[in-house]
Order: sequence, then structure tokens, then C-alpha cells
Amino acid sequence: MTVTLADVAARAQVSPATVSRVLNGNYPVAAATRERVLKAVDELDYVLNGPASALAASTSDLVGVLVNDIADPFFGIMASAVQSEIVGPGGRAGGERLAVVCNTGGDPERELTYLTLLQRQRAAAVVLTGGAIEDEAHVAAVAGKLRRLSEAGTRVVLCGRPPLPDTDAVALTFDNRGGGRELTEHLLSLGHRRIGYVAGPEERTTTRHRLEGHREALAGAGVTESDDLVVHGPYDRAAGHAATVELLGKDPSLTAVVAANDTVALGACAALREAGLRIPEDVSVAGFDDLPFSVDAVPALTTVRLPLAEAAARAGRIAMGREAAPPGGVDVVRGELAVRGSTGAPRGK
Amino acid sequence: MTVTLADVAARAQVSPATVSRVLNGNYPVAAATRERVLKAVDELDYVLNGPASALAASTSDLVGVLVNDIADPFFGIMASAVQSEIVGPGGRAGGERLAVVCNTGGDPERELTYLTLLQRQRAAAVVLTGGAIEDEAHVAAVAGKLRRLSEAGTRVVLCGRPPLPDTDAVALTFDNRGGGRELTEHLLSLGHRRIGYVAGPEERTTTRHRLEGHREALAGAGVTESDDLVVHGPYDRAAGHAATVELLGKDPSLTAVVAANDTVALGACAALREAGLRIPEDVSVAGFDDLPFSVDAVPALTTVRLPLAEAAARAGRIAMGREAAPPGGVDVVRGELAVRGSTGAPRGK
DNA sequence: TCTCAGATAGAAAGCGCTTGCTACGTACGA
DNA sequence: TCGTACGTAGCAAGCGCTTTCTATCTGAGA
Repeated sequence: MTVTLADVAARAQVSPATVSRVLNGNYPVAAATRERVLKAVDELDYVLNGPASALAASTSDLVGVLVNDIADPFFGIMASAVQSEIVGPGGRAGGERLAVVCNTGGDPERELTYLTLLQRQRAAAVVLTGGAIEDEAHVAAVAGKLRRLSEAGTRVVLCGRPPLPDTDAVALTFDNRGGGRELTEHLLSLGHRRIGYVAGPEERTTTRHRLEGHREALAGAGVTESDDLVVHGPYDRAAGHAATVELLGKDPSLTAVVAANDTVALGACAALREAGLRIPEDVSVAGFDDLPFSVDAVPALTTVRLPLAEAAARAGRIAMGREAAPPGGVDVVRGELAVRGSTGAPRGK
Repeated sequence: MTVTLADVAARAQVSPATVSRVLNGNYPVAAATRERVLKAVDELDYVLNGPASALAASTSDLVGVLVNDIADPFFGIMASAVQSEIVGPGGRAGGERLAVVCNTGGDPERELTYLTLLQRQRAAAVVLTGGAIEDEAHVAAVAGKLRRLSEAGTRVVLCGRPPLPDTDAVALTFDNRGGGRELTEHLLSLGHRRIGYVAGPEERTTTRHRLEGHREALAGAGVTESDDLVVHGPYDRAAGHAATVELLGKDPSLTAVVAANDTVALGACAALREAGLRIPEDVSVAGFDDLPFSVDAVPALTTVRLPLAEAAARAGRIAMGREAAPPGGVDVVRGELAVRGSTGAPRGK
């Protein structure tokens, strides 16, 4: 039925071992023999049986990429970058790894399930992107899984997520706290005092760190007027909209809204506009991440640029062993404040 | 070293066959025995060896999803929807399929390479998303690959791409031509006559169909003033910007710009604004796809809403055999004109 | 009491590939 | 001329699982 190595061997008049070696190119084969084999491969339209080869060699060319939501550009960009870097080592023809993208939807259970599924596939590497869930039991469970993966030879890299102690996982962490602080400092320096904050879901590290940065900035400036102006919600547009409406209800005199990320910021903008408020004349708005659409918002969104593609590409290379892990296995990737049209000095007072 | 089926069998005092049957649940096993086995699995922290099982059963739980660029929400949304639907059949615990997302970058060679790689993995199904490349040799090559995949039992579904004759591939095609026509008809009905068109890359079906729709509308209205106002470029913001600058140079009196998709439209908007033109007072702008950010553009973008998630979800279900293929293996999915603030009547004239 | 069907479990033969080891040449140095 | 080493190719033993076929044990019906 389907063509096997043995068929190719028969046609090329060599042993299966030789065909395997030609295909893997890791053992000397005389040029003439190689030619013959390749010709047979071609004529028979032979395609290696991946599972069989994975079983025999106990390796696999699958690389897992865990994301919260691949439809979100934040994750799409990272997944894309990881994928572009996971080419195989050396010249091995068609030696590309396949990226298995796993949408956890932010659900702890699914995260664990996918990790198990990847372990089952004996994935060559796993890259976990985005903030982590902080539930203690879950963190321990993830750490355990990752430990087991490492033991089995799977390289594990965290990208945009805090390091996981007692684990071999390399971590490229985003400086969410620092970014959050800078952003709010920027608003404070413009003269804002009543700043609404639309935070992400409570239990995520990203949410917490960004919010902590915000609070640090406020505390540093001795500003207390904004203390109650925090609303939590999912990382999506609708949440930004709803939260902004809520904030506006709490304090109609607020002069700025900081959103957990750019998508949320877009929702906030929409809510403000619907309320008849101009940006930034009446209310300034700031986001986080600097996703591609942010520069095209009107006015362009002030935000914290995160080098998503660069960091994820690096994560991919580390996962493939093509780049050394940072010393200590942890590196903090800083964001950069991008001041644009959506923030300005508050009106009057 | 690593725990195998045999280890579990030994600990549970049964044969490997029994363990396998418990795990696969497709053969009667006495409740007591099952308990014992599951207990052993748990105690040993056993994880099935995917490749081995795939080899023995000659099945696999990988599903390939080919996209042009996973960082583009257009594809991200589809990939996400496919992924959410490819759960395994029946209750099989952890029986989820893994989505292998392959970024072709629109490159024909990579498309073929990935198809081979998926064939090598004996993927359970493959979903190809987005427009196809029209080069004849390439189309034939893809058709050949898909035929071979079908023969090997891999279900093939095309989502947002034209049917591929002489192939078992089920096609859910977007009505790009119809959408393009409606969009331009809308502009014509507003009174526009000099309409610039920012098209996608020449060799893609999506590009061609949308452009054909545009031209049909023009021809239907007997309008010829716009005939030379077409510029091709990639499907990204920068291209939209550059093309719009070019169009403005060609005909400074144009009153509308239709973009190949929403991302391109955003670039067009930026270029227009930089040129000091107001939207839609001076120039109307329209996009295609209705990506999430389009409604938040200012003014909100008039576009053709494509049910990306719905279509892709259906593609996923068909790929898993959970939904019947449409009669004839082809179904055309219509878009819906979404008129918003970015289009209006042309000024004066 | 004997037979037979039904329900479970085991034995064992692969699935298609990789790879350590062995075997064969041939060419070279001594 | 012989021994040695190197460059190639083949043998065969798995890799860890699934599944067919067979064996065993039960209880029911005769």
C-alpha cells in the first residue's frame, strides 16, 4: 500500500539501513549509492513515516507553543516568531520542525492537558508564552510537568512569563512592572491625578505586574486620588469598554485611563467617545504592548512597546539550542514607552 | 528510564495488551482490572508514547493548519476556530487533537514543504486557509500532494480558498468577488466615480477575485474613470500606505479608496491623513474582512464582514468528520457589507 | 452434569524506522 | 607480500505500542 523504506531499498538495490542513512545524512554513504537511493525515493514518491522514525530514534520534530489565544495578535506575533526560528539543525533537507500551537484560552486545565499531550508527542521543545496563572496549586502542577518534560529531553522556554523556580525552564520575562510604572509616570508628569486603570483578569501575573507598576508610580508621586479607580476584566475590547463606562461612573472627573493592553485601550477609547469625551483633550488613554494597530488608532495610542517578535524569536532559538540561554536562565526584556497622540495634558484642572 | 506500557502492566499485574485497552477504551475490560491499571498509570505517572502508538495504530492526532501568517488576525482567527473544533471523537480522555500551525508566508515552496511534513506525520487532517497562489505548476503540485494525503486517509479541507479540482478536498470558499462587487457598488451608489483600488499581491486568488468584483461593479455602472487606479502590493499596512500615496499621485481628485483588506485600509487611512485629507469628507475608505480592530478605527471602517471564525470552525468540524461536507464538496460563504463611518458621499464635484 | 456462548485477558506478531556492530573491500605503508 | 586502516554497506535487534487470535473462566441452559 504505502511506500516504505524497504520498498525504496529494494528499488535502489541497497539495504534499508543505507536508505535511512542517506535520508538522515549522518553517516557516510558513497555518492553513487546516494544518487541511486535518492532516485528511488523520487520515483516512488516516498515520504518518511514520521512516527516510526520518531519512535526508533526517540526524537521528534514537533515544538509546542502554548498561547492563550492565537486569534489575539499579541500571541499571533509571538507564535509566528517562534515558528520562524525553529528550523532544524544543520542542512538536513526538509528538516524543519513543526510548531504545534496550543490555545489554552487562559484555562489552567487546558494548559496542563496540552503539556501532557506534548509530552506524549515527545516534543523537541515547548515554548510557553504570555502571563501565567498565579494559583499556587496550578503553578506547582505546571512546574512538575515542565520538570518531567525537561527530564525527557524537551527544552522548555518561557516567553513573556515569569521564571518558574525549581525548573530548568529558561525564562524571557517582560518587564511589565517597569513598563506600567513608566506609563503612569508619563501621565503623572503631564499633570494627571485622577487616572482610571482598566486591569486584566485578577489571577494573571501580567495583570498583577502591570498594575503594581501603576501603583508604584502613583505612590512615588504621592498621588492617592486614583486608588479606587481600578477595574478588572478580560483582555479584550469589550472589557475595556465596559470597564471604562464603570470608571466614568465612579469618577466622572477622571482625566486619564490606562488600559491593561492595547486591545482593551481600544475599547476604552470607544466608550469615551460614546460618552462624548475627546481624546486626549478630555481624557488621555494609554495602552500596553504596542500591537500593530495601535499606531493607526486615532489618535495614535500611547503605549509601552514590547519587542514581542524579537523576544519570541530568541525564545525559539533557545528552544532549538541555537542560542545560549541567558545566564541564570532568566532575562528580563524591557519595554519602551511610546508616547503618541492619545495622551496629553489634562484640561484646566 | 522512561515509563512504558510494560512497566504499567507489570505494576498492575496485567498484560501490556490490557493496559493498552484500558487506555484506549475500545475493548471491554473488567471494571476491577481497569481500576488497577489506572491506579498504576497514576502512580507511575505514565504518559503514552505518541509516536509508538501512532506507528502501531497508524493514526495520529495531529491536524495541520496552513496559514500565510499567523501573526495576521485574519489567519489567527481562523486558526483559533479550527483548533477549537478538532477535539477527538467520543469521550476518549485527553483525546484532543493537536493543531500544527504552518506559516507559509505565502511562499509556494514552503506550502509544499509543510504539506510533505504533515504527510510525514500522517496527520489526521489538514486545513488550508486563505487564498491560493495561482501559478499553474504550483496548483498542480498542491493538488497532487493533497491527493496523496487523501489517499493516506488524511481529510483535507480548504477554508477561504477556491476548490481544487481532481481532489477530494472539501472547500469552503469566501465569496470574494461578490463582496468586492458590493463594496464598490456601495461607493458608486454614494456617487463616487474616481475610486482608487489597493489590491493585494498579483498571484493570489483572493486578490484577483476581490479585484474582479470591483471591476464588475464599475463595469456594471458604466464607470471608466477608475480603470487605471489600481495598485498591487502585499497585504499589509505599509503597502496600503505606499499604494495610497501612489494613487494620490496618479489622480489627486479621487474620492474613494478601496483596500484589499482592512489592514491595508488602515495604511491607506494613515496616508490620506498625512496628505491632509479627511475621511470620509474628502476621501472615503473601505476595507475587507472586518477584522476586530476595524470597528475601532476612526472613523469606523466600512468593510465586508467575512464570517472567519464560523467558517473555520465548520472547516474544523468537517476535517474531523463531525459534520458532513457540503454537497459537491464545495460551499460558498458569503460576506456581508458593513457600512460604517469611513465612507460617505463625495464632496461637491 | 455437560455444553456452549459470552466476557476477559494474554501471547505474539508486527507497525516502519534507526543504529550498534560486523563484514567486506581496497589502498596503503612496511 | 602481508597487515592495517579506512571507507561503505548490511544484519538484526530493538523503539513502545496495537491488535488479531487464542485461551481461560463463568454462568446459563439443556
